[in-house]
This record gives sequence, C-alpha cells and structure tokens, in this order.
Amino acid sequence: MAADEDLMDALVRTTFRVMAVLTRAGAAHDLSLTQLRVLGILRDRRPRMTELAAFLGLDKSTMSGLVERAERRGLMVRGRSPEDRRAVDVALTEQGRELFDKVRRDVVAELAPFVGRLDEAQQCDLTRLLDVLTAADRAGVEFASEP
Amino acid sequence: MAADEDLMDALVRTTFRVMAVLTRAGAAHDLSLTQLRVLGILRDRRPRMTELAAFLGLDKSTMSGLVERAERRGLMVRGRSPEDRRAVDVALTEQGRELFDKVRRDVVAELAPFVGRLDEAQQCDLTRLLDVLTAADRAGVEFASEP
DNA sequence: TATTGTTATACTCTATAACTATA
DNA sequence: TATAGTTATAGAGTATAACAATA
Repeated sequence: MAADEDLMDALVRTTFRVMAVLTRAGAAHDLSLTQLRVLGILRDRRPRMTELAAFLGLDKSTMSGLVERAERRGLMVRGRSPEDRRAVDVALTEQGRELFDKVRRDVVAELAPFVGRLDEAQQCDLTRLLDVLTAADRAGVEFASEP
Repeated sequence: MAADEDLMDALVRTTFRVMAVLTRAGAAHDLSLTQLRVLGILRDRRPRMTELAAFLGLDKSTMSGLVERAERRGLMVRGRSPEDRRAVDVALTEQGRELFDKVRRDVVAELAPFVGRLDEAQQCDLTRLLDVLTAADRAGVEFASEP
C-alpha cells in the first residue's frame, strides 16, 4: 500500500484510541465527548450559539439542547448579547472550568502511557508533524478547541 | 508547557479533525461513526456480539440495537453460532462491504489534503511514530478496527 | 426579508435492568 | 449457576421543520 494510505490508517487508529480516552474520562463525570469539547472551547472564548454550532459542525437546535443541559448542571451560562438582542452568548461558569480542568488532568494521565513510549526527541518530532497536518485549522487555539 | 503536554494537545486536535472527516463521510451514507467502525471491524472478522461489544467498549444491549438497525438495512447478518447455540456471529453482507469501501474512498479523499502537507519522508516518519504510540493495541488490525 | 435562537418531533446511540435460552 | 443475547425503558445527541423576536 502507498505511504499516504498507511498514514491514514495510522491516523484513524490513533483517532479511535484517543477518542476512547476522551470518552471515558468525560463519562466519568457525565460528560459526552461533545460536551467536553464545548467546555474546552469556552475556556478562552465567549461565543454565540451560532458560532459554537458552526465551530462544532452541529445544527443550532442541537446546540440549544447541549447548552440547555449543561446550564441546568451549572457548567455554563447563557446571556443575551448587548449588541444584538437576537444573539445569545455562552460562557463557562467557575464550576464548568473546574470540571474541565479535572477531566483534562485525567486525560493527561491516561495518555501518558502512550506518549511515554516515545523519547523526548520523538515527542517533539510527532508534535511538529501533527501541527503541520492540522496547520490550516489552528489559529491560536488549544486543547479540544479547534473548529 | 512540557513536551508531552504539547504532544497531547496535538493528538487531541488531530483526533477531532479526523473524527470530523469520518463523521461527515459516514453521515453522507447514513452511517454513524460507530456503525462505520463496526463495518470496518467486520471487514476481516466474524465476531460474536459480545466480542464486538467488548472491542468497542459498548454494552451488549447497545450492540443489539446497532446490529439490528444495520441488519435491517442489509449491511450485516446475524447467525447462531454452531458451536455455542447461545452465541450469535455477526458478518458483513456484500452490500455492507461495498458501502464501507465507498465511505473509505471518501475518507481517503478528504484526508488527502491534510496528508499532502507532508512530503513522503515526513509521512513515513509520522506513520512510524503513530505506530509506536498505538503499538500495544495493534495485532494485525487495520483501518478503524482496533479495540 | 434575513438572521438568531428555541421548540416540537423523530430517530439513533447509549446504559441499566429484567428476561430467555443455553451451557 | 453462569454466560450470550434480546427487550423494555429512559435519557442524551442529532437533524428537520416550524416558529418568535430582532435586525
């Protein structure tokens, strides 16, 4: 098989592996993968519902439900935008931030055995290669927060 | 930040990126990410319901529903195991195999622009590093099929 | 008129609990 | 008694369509 298809297989394999870690770490705190991701996005942003939906590739009605449930749990708050009274801004609560940080620590701990199979130089190489791969999509974003 | 946490962020970012591609390619044919993955697993295996559930980290009742819906669409078939009459073997139909191959081609096409940002040597490096990362989990498995 | 967001509806995904059939 | 699988139930995630409020 060609080098590029070998790489794609490796990428898909890695994706399912990391997904499993994120899903489990989230589920331990009753967070779906999507909700965990929303928390990550809100860590340093205060987007509108529509922006958030576009960011995640979800319908706005889906966002309403996701945010509604998270708000009911005290993890996020919604507020009418001052500029445009149609719009709704979403923000993390302190409780939401704490929960995200906790889950993030779990994720780091669960990924450590995998990452630990590489020495420091290999880790830097891999990081750099993955950064190139996702370059067009990154614009100062971090953990779980790219569009 | 430490090299290993930079790497974890890159891994999570890449995971969401690849997930988006898989989700969209599957959705274009009314396949959830999970169902797409099941098709991939069945491509070269004929597991029991319980094996499949353990493989995916899902409850057996969840598997029943997933396979039931796929069977109704003609993508898979279930059959009592000859050895153990409690057990049920799951297999891909020809239609299921064709659908998976079609989606796989779409995924390859959608990942190509990303993978194309790397030259051949970099692609080989990245593949090798990812293989090390997921080494313990691979045992002759391929696309979308690891536990 | 167009945009922002919510609600109603329907279906899939998921787990828990209770069940049947087989070992 | 233990294991394999299904079914019933309930809740979350998702999209489509219809709607209200604002621009």
